[in-house]
Amino acid sequence: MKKGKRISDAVIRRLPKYYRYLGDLISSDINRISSSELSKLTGFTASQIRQDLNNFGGFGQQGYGYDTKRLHVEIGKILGLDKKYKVIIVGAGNIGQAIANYAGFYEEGFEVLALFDKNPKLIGLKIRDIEIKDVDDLAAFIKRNEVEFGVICTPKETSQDMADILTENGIKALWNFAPLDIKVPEHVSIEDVRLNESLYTLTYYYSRNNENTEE
Amino acid sequence: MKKGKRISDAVIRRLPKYYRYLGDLISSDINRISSSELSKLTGFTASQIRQDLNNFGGFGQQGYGYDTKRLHVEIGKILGLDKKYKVIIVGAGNIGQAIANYAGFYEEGFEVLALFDKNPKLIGLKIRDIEIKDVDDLAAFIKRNEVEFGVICTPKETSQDMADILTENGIKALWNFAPLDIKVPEHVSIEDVRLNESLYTLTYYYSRNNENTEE
DNA sequence: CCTCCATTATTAATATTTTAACAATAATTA
DNA sequence: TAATTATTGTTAAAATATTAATAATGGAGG
Repeated sequence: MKKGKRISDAVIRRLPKYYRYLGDLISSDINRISSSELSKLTGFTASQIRQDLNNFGGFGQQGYGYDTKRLHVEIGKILGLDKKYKVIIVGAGNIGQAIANYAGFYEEGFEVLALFDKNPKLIGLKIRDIEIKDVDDLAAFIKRNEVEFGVICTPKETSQDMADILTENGIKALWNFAPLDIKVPEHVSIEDVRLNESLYTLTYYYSRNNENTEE
Repeated sequence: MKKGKRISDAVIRRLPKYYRYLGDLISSDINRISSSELSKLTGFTASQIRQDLNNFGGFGQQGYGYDTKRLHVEIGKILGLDKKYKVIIVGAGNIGQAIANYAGFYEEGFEVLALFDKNPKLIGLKIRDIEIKDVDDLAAFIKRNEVEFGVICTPKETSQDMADILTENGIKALWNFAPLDIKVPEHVSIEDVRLNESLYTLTYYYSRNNENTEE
């Protein structure tokens, strides 16, 4: 990466889309793409794509374009997808189970070591060979296994407490599905999946599009 | 809303957070809040909050602040949450079931009429009294029930086809969980939930925070 | 091996978004 | 009821992000 320059969050959030389309292109045995072709696929402007990629150094070649395989690898590195992650999921309800079941998760190097729940009916069950354990064993398990990634799928009320246990025991990244703003120490990264906010955005646009046509 | 002025997507995506905190405040019997107090809660600046709200007309009062109940109602209206929506979910896998099970969905006026799947093992089962139906009956069901909202929880490969069936039969809003860019007619609203992109954003920030401290 | 072409990398211009400043005004207090 | 205070609504300034323009350069073709 070019030294010193801060990369904006907007740029980072476009990278996964490039990464996905590059994967698709590679699967189709296409090994070269220009920014304008990638623009057609992604919907971002060619100019923006070139600028985004240039934040991290020149991956393209003038007069030629970008090598899909190389660019895929490079963006993967930028996003940290060249590493393996040990993950635990807290809350083995629907969302927690869905995440545990999601195959793509494993393919990209995320290894779910365990799910945790407080419901005795769930404890002991297995999802895809992953055991649901008692939430009381959470702290010890994280320490023993040096887990670095946690997924919060608990109800709103208990999520902050769960997050505290996770971060106090060394977890450095939280993927939060609970609808609240979790407070974490400065060195911990957190990313929220806000399903409600996404849904309400949809209802807004839907309502606006259909303002005059409703019964 | 003030006439003519276009509201940016960024503004819209902040509204649900205001809405959530206002709900919390009302639950705590707090019926008045200033933009600076709301700033502390949400993390947005007071100035931004005032500007956001002013896009839709002045809901506050100088020297006083905002009435939490009124503002909650008004934002709800803007987001279209004052209406009921008939919803179907296509794909009754983990995510589809998780959405169907999510109680908050019903509280805000979303009524899930049915789930659809092509897996004979799932067809006929019920999630929360909602039947999983054969995907072959999709088109007829949408027309008969005048469904307006569709949730796509199918695998990447079939999602575009499912979306086509939905929009051809009158569905005007799609909430898409499949990791691809679905093409829809212009009058149809679509909102994507991109779990992969969210996760990769997290790995990016995590990696950057821990660049120098890894084994 | 030279020329031309395509396409990037980079700089400049534009547009958008955010933040700050302040004037207007309702509520509170004396 | 007048003065004071708090806080909005609104305008202006600053910061950021996007788009456009162009100079640089490697590759393909003759």
